[in-house]
Amino acid sequence: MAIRATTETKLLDAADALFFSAGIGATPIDAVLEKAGVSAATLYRGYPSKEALVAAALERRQLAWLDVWDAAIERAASPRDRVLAVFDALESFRLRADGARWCAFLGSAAEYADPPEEIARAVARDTAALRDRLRDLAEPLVGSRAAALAEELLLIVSGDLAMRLRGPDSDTTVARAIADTILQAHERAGTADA
Amino acid sequence: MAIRATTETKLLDAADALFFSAGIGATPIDAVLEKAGVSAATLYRGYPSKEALVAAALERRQLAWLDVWDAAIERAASPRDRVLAVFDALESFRLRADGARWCAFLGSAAEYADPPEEIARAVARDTAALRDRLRDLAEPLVGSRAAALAEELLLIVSGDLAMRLRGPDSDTTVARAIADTILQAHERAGTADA
DNA sequence: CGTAATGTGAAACGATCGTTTTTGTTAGCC
DNA sequence: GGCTAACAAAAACGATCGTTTCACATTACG
Repeated sequence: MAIRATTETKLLDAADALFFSAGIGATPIDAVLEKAGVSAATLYRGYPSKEALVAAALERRQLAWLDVWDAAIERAASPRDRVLAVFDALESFRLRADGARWCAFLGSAAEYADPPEEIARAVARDTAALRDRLRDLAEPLVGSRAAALAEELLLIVSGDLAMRLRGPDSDTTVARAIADTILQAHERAGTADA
Repeated sequence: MAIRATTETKLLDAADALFFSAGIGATPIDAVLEKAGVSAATLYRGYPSKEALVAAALERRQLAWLDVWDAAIERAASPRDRVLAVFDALESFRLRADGARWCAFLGSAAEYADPPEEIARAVARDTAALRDRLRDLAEPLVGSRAAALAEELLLIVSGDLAMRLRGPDSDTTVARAIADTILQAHERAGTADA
């Protein structure tokens, strides 16, 4: 009454590649099935609906994203570079060449006027993870201003992702420049407090 | 062989309200027709397809947006406030309570994997208008750094819009704070050049 | 080895959608 | 006031999509 791990992987691979590059609504379930080499009967034994498959693909994608982010953080030398590592992770995650156009989570939120519970939770978890980790990374650097700085960085990250919709020629240099400037400002203001 | 101005207005009003709040793909053409009180035959005498109606609604919406932005610029006293007037315009435009969830142009770009020509052009025009006007407004303030500043402001504006997908409780205060900081930085750097 | 779970393949379902067509009615205009 | 362009109402079209079903093949495993 369940599904095999290997076929689940094939399904999630195909779902990830198609849903988050061509779009969820623009991708028929048959396209996922064909790319995965899985029959429809098997898919619907493992997942109750297309939306459930989307939610599962989102959850797996967030784990992958957090792994990439963790690796970028470990590569950073200073507390300051650990905050800025989010942009290294953005670039690494994009260069996996999986064809995703901008952001799977923001894209899912954009496609559903009021999303099914499972998808809404996945998007909310992505936002919460971004916010919380940015705050934790900012805390050693700017202390009590960490929450405010994290909120600004979250907007910058979202802006970098949204800019990918405006043209293909975009990297993280602009976002990095903004983040660098506001980091300096918060550092100055932080030491002025003491 | 054409369409009456009053019925075109009714169509565009309905299209704007439905496409940019519920989403284009999620809005059947019948919903637009019902809300507009217009028959299908009339719509397809004026527009060759649904996508053409979307493009027309986008074009009209950009004119409205530029008007709101112009008004906000005129309300500003200093060159600096004229740059920051984008965020006043963003808030004014949102408070028209037309139900738009985030951004009609980014939303349209997100819904189509490769958009029909007319829609792609409308989105590109929105981006170009934002970039060019921000640069023109920044020029009196930071001179040769105007293009770089405009690119950063464009990302911040896009980030503010994208943040509306992450939760309903968002205004322009965070975006304003970031913009204020990077404005100070560019102003300092600008005077240091001379 | 045999059996039960898991898989394929293909067909069919009901529903929805964009678009066209037809017939008749309304509203603008000289 | 009458002619004509614009419109409503409704039905029908072909296509597409998510999902289910059924008959049969395959894989894992005690």
